[in-house]
Amino acid sequence: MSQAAREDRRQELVRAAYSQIAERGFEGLRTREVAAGVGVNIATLHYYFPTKEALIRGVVEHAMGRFRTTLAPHGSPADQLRNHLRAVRKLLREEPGLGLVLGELNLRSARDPAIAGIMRQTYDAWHQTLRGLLRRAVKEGHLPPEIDTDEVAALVVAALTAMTLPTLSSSPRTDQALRQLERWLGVSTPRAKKGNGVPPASD
Amino acid sequence: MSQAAREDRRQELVRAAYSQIAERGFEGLRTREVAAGVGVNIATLHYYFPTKEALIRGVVEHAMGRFRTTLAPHGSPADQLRNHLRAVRKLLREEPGLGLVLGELNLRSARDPAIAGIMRQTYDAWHQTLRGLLRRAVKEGHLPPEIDTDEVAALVVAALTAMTLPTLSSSPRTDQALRQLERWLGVSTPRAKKGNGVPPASD
DNA sequence: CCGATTCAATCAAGTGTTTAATTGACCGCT
DNA sequence: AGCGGTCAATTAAACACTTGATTGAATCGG
Repeated sequence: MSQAAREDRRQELVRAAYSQIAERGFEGLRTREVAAGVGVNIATLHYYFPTKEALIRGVVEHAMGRFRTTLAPHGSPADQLRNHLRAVRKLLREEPGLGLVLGELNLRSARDPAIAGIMRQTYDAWHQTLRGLLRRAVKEGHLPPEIDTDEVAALVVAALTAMTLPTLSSSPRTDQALRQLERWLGVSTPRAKKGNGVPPASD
Repeated sequence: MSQAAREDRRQELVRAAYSQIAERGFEGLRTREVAAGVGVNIATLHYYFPTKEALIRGVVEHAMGRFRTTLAPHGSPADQLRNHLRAVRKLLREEPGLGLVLGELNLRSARDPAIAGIMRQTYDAWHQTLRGLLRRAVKEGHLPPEIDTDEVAALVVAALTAMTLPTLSSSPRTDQALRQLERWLGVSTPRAKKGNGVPPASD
C-alpha cells in the first residue's frame, strides 16, 4: 500500500500545481503554494519532487493525459473525426484551466527542451492519427482523393490548438471556426449544414 | 530634442523588454535586465515607467503594431487574402520572438483585464477585416454565396493564431495547414495547387 | 543655478532549496 | 512482550539569493 499511497500523494501535488498554473500561470507558480494547497510542508514537496522542474514535468504528463479520451475508435472515419472535434471542444469548454496550462506548456517548450520533446511527440502522434482517419475517409469515398491528408490534418491540429488560447477560447468564434472546419471536412451534422465549401477550380 | 530623445529612450526600453520576454518569457522578465540591456540604471527605467506593469503595456502596443503591415489594400479581395496569409506567415517566420511575445500576452490576458481588452479589440478588428474581404470575394464570385463569412474568418484567425505557438510554428506543418487553407479559400497560387478541397454536397 | 536625468546603495518581501530533527510503523533479537 | 535499530515520511526553521521598488546624492545641459 505504501507504493500506492506514495503515488497518490504525488498525484495530489501534481494536481495542486496544475491548478496553480491554471489560475496564476507559470509566472505565478510557487512551490510553497502548491504544498499549502495539499496541506503539507514545503519540504515534503521536495521529498517527492527534488526540484520545481520535476514537479512541472509531472504536470505536463497529467495535462497531456487529459486528451486520451477524445479519440474513440467507434464508427466510421467520418464519425470518429466529428466526434474527436467535438470531444476536444467539449473538454476545453468544460475544463478551461486545461487550455491555459496547455498554452503555458506550449510557450515554455520554446525554452525547455524536455517539455518541447513531450509536446512535439504528442502533437506528432495526434497529427498521424488524424491523417490515418482522413486517409480512411478518402478510401471510403467520403473525401475526394485529391486532398492532401497531411495538410488537412495539420489544419485540424492548428485549429484545435488555437482553441486553447484564452482570447479565442472564450469567444463564440471558436465554435464558428470548428463548424466551418466540419463543413469542409464533410462531417457536419446534416441539419446544421449551411454551405459545404469552395467549388473546385472556380477560376 | 528633449521630447524626441525621451520617446527614443522609452522605445529603447520597450524593445529591450520585448526581447527579454521573447527570450525568457514573462516568467523571466526582470526589470534589472531590461535596464542593463539599454545600458542604464534601474532607477532610470522606473523614471520612464513607474511600474513593471507600465513597461509591459508598452510592450503590448509595440507587439501589436508589428502586424499593421500585413494587410495591404492592393489588388482584388482574393489577392489581399492571399497576401495577408503570406505576410503573417512571413512576419512570424522572420521574427520568431513575435510569436512568443504574442503567446505570452495571450495567456496573460486570462488574468489581466487590461491586456485582455487590447487583445480582444485587436482580434475583433482583424476578424472584421477578414470578413469584409471574404464578403467582397463572394460578391465578385470568387467564393460561393453559401459560405458563412463569419465562420470562415474565424477559422482563418484561429489558424494564423495557432502559428504563434512555438510547438507549431517551428514545424513545417504550419505551412501545410496554411496551404490547405489557401486551397479551400481558392486563393492558392495555381501552379502550387494540388487538390481544391471537398466537392459541394458529397452525399 | 536649476530642473531634469542618472546613479550607487539599499530595502522589504519573497524565492527555491536545504538542513536537522521528529514521528511512527515495521523488523529481528532476546 | 520488551528493546534497540532502521527506514520512509514529515516538519520547523533557516539558508542563500533574487525581485521590484525607493532614496538621496551626483551630474549635466540650458
